[in-house]
Amino acid sequence: MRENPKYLAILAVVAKIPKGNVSTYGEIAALSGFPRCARLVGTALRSDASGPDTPWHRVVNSQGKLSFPQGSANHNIQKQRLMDEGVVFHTGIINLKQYGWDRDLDKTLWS
DNA sequence: GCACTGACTCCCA
DNA sequence: ATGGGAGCCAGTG
Repeated sequence: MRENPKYLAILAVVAKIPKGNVSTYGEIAALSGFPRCARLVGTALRSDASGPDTPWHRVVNSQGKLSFPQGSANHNIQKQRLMDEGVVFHTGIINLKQYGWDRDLDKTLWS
């Protein structure tokens, strides 16, 4: 597990998320080659490598919310880091239309 | 080896 | 718009 290629693929995708942007579990799963396996993404980030260079905080659920209950340590860390990168929380929710990582948008704005 | 759980998502009522 | 249920893959007991 620790060095599971599936996880590496997922982590690799997560690492590709541009700073200041966020992506969803489903998106990550699809991009890493596992459509509909959103849970794997979560598991990968939780148990696996998710080392210091894995920006797991840029991964939120499809509703643009953090996957941790408000008040939990992880929630705070994630929120803090995202705000650090310029992501704005609107009543605890991120506007995916604006910050969601869209590959086309990425091409246009970040290339 | 079976069954439950989980950092999720989608579809239907 | 909101809530409930099923689907998915791996990890863990």
